[in-house]
Amino acid sequence: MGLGNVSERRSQPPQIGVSVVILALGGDEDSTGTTVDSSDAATATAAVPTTTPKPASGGRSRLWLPLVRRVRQPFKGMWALPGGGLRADRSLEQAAYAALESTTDLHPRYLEQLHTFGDPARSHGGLPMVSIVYWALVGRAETKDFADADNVRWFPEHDLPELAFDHRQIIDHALWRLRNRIEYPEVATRLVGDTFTLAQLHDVYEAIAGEPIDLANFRRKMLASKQLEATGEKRREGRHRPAAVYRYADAATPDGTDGNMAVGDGPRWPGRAAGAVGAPADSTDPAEVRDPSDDAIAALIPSRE
Amino acid sequence: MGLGNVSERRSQPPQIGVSVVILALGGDEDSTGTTVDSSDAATATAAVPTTTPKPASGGRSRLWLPLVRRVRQPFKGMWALPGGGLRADRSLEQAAYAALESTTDLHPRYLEQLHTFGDPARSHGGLPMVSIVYWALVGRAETKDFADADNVRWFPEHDLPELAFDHRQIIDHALWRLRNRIEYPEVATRLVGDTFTLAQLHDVYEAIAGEPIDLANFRRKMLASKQLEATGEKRREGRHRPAAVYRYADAATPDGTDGNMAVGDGPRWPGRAAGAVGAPADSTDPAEVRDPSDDAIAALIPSRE
DNA sequence: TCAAAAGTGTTATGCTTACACCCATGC
DNA sequence: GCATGGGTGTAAGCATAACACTTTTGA
Repeated sequence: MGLGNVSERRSQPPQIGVSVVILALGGDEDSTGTTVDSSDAATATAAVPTTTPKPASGGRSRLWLPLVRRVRQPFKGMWALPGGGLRADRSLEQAAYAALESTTDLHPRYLEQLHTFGDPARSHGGLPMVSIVYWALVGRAETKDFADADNVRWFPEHDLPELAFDHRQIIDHALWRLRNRIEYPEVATRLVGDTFTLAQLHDVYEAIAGEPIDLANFRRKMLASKQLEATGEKRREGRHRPAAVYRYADAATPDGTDGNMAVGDGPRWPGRAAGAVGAPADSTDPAEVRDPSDDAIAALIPSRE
Repeated sequence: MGLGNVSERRSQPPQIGVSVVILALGGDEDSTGTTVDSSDAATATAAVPTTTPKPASGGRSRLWLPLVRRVRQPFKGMWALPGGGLRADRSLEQAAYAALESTTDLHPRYLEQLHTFGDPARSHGGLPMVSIVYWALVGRAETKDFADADNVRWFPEHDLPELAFDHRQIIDHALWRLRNRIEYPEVATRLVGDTFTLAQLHDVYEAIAGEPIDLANFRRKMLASKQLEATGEKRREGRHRPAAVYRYADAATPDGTDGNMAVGDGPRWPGRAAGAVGAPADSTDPAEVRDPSDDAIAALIPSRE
């Protein structure tokens, strides 16, 4: 990086990059077979799950995320979040999508901006760097394709290796955001799939919450919310009684636009994000707040509803 | 700006800017006649909510925010959010703070990153532009200093002029965020001041919620939350019975750091933000979630507390 | 003594929790 | 029939919403 000394570097405009925290549901053990082959355990703290067979009641799902190994300094050889540069003629979301695609081949089902990091200290002697971080969700089935990629590996959320830069904090941030967003159908759907049994959805919620959730109450609450819609089908998960299959009732937002940020299966750019000029196409968008039960102040407002 | 044609511009790296949505509590009176009457409001220099000496505990507080008039194309002459460029050797937060200072002289008491906007469409033919937007809170008293600034004017949140770029959406986004963050002491405190009567705090909550809140229940709920601490003082707001004065019980977060993002009265840079390398110094930081009652999924988790 | 705001009591209602129970199915 | 998970019932406890009520002050 022959860019001269520090003061010269400091005078440079910051570089802009986009990184993505990709999250998927996976088994607690080796379940999907896909997840992390222990073969290449050379570097990191045993990324192999297997540690815990499973907690108690049902909670066998875990969150997993793919990391890429850095091939250049700084932090060469360490694991890092997938990312890439920002092209001037692309939206941030497109850049996030592209960065993600180029590293993993996976198409996210959900994509939301998380935060922008830009402290000078992040650069570690390199160029000043601003990172716009997104988080993405992919379905568990999709995690399959990656068993062999050599410099991409999936890690369970609770057992990450040491990470380059400040990526560890970024991941923590993303997980926290996920836990506070799960109530939105857009989010949960992207983890379970378009249709699901209540037990499956329950499993997702437990995996994200990291705590057991009473199934009976969960069921009632979900159904009462009117967010679910029975498909009529039945699905046999185990070898016993089949369960009813649901989907989320179409998440049309009050203003008529549809469920916003959700990204389809292919590489397409949702209309709304690009529609209004630089509109805050973010799930923190006012339009998305359909159930303000998550808002403490709401509790103080009398005639709500 | 002599930068060649469109395709040349497109190949340029995007410029990075930081903008700030500044919010303060003010009176409801169309005080100062400031209230942007849509008739030629553009030039009327009247300004500032005149600080509305005291809506007392009347509960007619409103949110106000300062805008600056653009002096160059595009959108020359229109109102826009205060903002500025990003220097490579400054943190994003510092840049936000500086941008704010240079335009308004006000020191925010609270500063949080909101979102980063970067769609190519935002540039309106200019250079590609990435804007990192912060929102800030200032106390109502401080709004005084600005009566005469010619190209800075305060507008009530419910009566904004037409804005440059996508700034209107950005403001909406900020207001939404505020309404979802008010439950955090850090936020409310910055609007009321360090000490306050319950009526004053109630007033703030009502202003932000935009709806009436039963005072009796509000009082009980607040006191029950253990977040408040009586100072022992009494304060006479009107000409009648004085009310007890409270402050927020010290908001030390579990990890020992203090209330994070809150910015002091002077231009100082809080330790934590700069401390860890690029730590997500954002109030969406996990550490800040002390009352997860705002989380719908939390309701499903049994043994909480 | 009176108005106005501070502050307290009380009740109906609805939601959450915890857990017992019944139902449907494959073996 | 029986084990297993799907699915329902229900009572205790808690929090809220609404509003009536008492207390304290300055004028």
